Amino acid sequence: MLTWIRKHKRILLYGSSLALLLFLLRWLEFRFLVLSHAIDIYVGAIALMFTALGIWLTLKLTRPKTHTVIVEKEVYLPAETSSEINQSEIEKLALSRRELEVLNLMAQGMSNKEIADGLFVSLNTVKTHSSNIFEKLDVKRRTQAVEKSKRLGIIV
Amino acid sequence: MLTWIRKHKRILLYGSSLALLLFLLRWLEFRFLVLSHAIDIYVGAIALMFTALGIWLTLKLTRPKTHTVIVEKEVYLPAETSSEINQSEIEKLALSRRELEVLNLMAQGMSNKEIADGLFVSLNTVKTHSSNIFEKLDVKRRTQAVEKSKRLGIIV
DNA sequence: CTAAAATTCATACTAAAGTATGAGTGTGTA
DNA sequence: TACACACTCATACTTTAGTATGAATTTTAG
Repeated sequence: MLTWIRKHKRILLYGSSLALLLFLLRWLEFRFLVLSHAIDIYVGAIALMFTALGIWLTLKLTRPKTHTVIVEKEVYLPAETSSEINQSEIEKLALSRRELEVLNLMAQGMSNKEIADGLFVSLNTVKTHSSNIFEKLDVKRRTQAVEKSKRLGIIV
Repeated sequence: MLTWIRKHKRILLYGSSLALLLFLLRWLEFRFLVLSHAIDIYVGAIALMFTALGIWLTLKLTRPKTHTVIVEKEVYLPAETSSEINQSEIEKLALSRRELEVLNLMAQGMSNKEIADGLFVSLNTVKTHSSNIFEKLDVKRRTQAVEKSKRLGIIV
């Protein structure tokens, strides 16, 4: 019994506080309403109590703002695949030679214009290759393409 | 005394708002009390208003409670590459905490819009951070930023 | 407390990236 | 030889990225 009380003392405390509050309200109502012009005090008390109630409610009931921390769990790739280029993955994705060239230059951080100049083709050609690469890799942007292809070991 | 006032000017502001509210209440009091037996409604309104006030005050004046959620994300690493983050390099480049966050999300291949949504800030803010990152890293594009920061060991 | 740094955001641009579609040209192979 | 396939390129368009500038707040550090 004593342990139960100790265990739930917080609940008991809140419960009895609420009861006390209600009792106080009742008392105040009778006490002040018999006096003329005491309504202000009564209302003031009400205001105070319910302000406190609002504060208490908010503190108790607001959900804590969740802060997501991404912990990076290191997963080491098998030693053979780490440094080598994954040829089978390239074939699986059906990436052509030219597309791989463009992909590698992309990974160096080059713009489409720079890639075009480097490969002596037009900007439009590079854009076409890029679009085909993104479709084959199932990504939306060049940054994703670089990230994914590095992860898959397609490029160094 | 003066310093106290300056220090708690916000509280004083809220205090005067409260005074204004009380004045309003006084007005309401006369409005309602001309009607007979309207006291209950009046008191109810008071209770509601001040509960709301309490909630508002608490939300305004307390720091948001944070609840940290740890999410594990698998990071594939080449076996031989050192997985440590080069802290001294970060300091040398004077990259702020937020800029590092943006940089990391960039490296995941996320668009500015996605980063903005992820960090609960506007697109313009992400663009500002991006520009600052590029300037500090002395690069022109996000792909270069990712490549260089990975090479320098700033990000994983 | 105060100054500096960091964070946020807006507006108004320009530049680059990406999409969709169609088409011409070689090239290796069935 | 025919034909799929890779490579090339154009036009026209939409979307995203990036720059420049100014400013309001908030945090941080001395």
